[in-house]
Amino acid sequence: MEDHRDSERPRSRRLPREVRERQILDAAVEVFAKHGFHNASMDEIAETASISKPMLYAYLGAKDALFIACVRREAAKLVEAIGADIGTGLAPADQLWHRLHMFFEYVQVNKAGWQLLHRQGDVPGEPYVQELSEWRERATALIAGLLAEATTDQKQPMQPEQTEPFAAALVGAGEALVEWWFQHPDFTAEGMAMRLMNLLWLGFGELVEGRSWFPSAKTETSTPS
Amino acid sequence: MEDHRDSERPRSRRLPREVRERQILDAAVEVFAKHGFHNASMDEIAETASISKPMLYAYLGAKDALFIACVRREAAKLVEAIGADIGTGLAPADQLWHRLHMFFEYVQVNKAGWQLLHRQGDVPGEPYVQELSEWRERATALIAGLLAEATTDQKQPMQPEQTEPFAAALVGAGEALVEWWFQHPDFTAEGMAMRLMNLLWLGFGELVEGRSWFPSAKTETSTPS
DNA sequence: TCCATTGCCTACTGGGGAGTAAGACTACGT
DNA sequence: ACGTAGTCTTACTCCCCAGTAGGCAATGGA
Repeated sequence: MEDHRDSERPRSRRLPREVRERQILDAAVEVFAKHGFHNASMDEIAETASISKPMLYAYLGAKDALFIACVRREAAKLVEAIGADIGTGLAPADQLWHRLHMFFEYVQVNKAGWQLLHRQGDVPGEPYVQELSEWRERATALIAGLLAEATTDQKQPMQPEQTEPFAAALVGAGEALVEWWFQHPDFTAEGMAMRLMNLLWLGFGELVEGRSWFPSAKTETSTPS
Repeated sequence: MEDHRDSERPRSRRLPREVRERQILDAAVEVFAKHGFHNASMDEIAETASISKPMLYAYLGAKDALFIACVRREAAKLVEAIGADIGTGLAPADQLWHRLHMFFEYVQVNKAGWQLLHRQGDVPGEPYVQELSEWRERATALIAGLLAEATTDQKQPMQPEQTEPFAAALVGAGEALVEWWFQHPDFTAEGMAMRLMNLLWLGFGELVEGRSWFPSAKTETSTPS
């Protein structure tokens, strides 16, 4: 039997299924992140994964299924990163700080995965929107929990109607800050987390202590006509 | 819908170009908002506008161009709403409050237009992303200006490196809040504006006065094991 | 050595939807 | 009446790309 090894295999051939699947997912995440779901073509994903198209379908199924698989994997990584079990007994503020820090570090290390989760259109009717909104909900719930916990000692613990929108806003602010960060990369993850922490926690602290902003009396807010 | 009452108009026919163009834009905004750019079909837009496809192309051009025209129109409305000239001499805080209020009212009244501007994927390489990011930049700049103005009296006026990310975060928080609002419609625009104002302005006020949050010393941010 | 299993490929089909050709209908001026 | 300018339509073409049919090749057990 001639071992015709002219050179190293130009294309890694005949790998066990498990390895291939990881390769494919890596390639898919990359391509989906670069072009978005719609503009990403299965051909390009196949080529990036150094594999032929039928393999794609044999292993991960149709485009929707493949995308969902990507989202699940990346979302799991993200949620694990920001939801990891930290040493018990940390004050909510410190926990939030820690998790924000983890978040920005995750994004920095895993840029493609982040863009996959963030830059898709939120159009209802798509098969994958459910999957996409899930991580956001989980993150929001996590933060809402922290906010509620932070006020359990107070006379008036915050109700979900208070913490939920606050948490949602915080998540949105975080996403927007990441986008800004991409255009100003000269900051550390810690610095970004610090920014977000300052923007929100200070106001939160004030709120908890009963202070709140209100419009000055004369500039009326009623319908201006 | 097919009220064939054999009376005058089975279908509004032969309208002057100007009127048709508005009809088409209205239909396009609706359809793009509902399905997103990619899943919206020119056929559906044509049908919604009660017109045939070639008219679409004759009047507004290709799909990209049509979408951009929609974005321009809706973005102009939005920017005009939040950037409108208010009575002079208002304090920055009151201005911000006013504009946030206008913003939430705009979204409430003009839901389709808002979704058009917000729910598309931000994938680089698309012909329309430039157009889409523009309104965000304008809004951010507007707010950044307010923040800067609010601190001109202070010993240390805030620099763009401070105000910009803050403004970007605020815009992101606003977008996220709107999304939350859509799922909890039992709040007024004023209430939502109030929420956002409280979340951010209080923290901002604290920051300006030199207070800032910092992690408690001992709980280190290194590996938590 | 030969078969079976499983990884893997080239080369196709089919459909959806963007964009168009070519002509019909209406209104108005002369 | 008759042209002509501008509105409007039916009925296509064509391309891109998701998804597939059917066959080749390597490994491993007998």
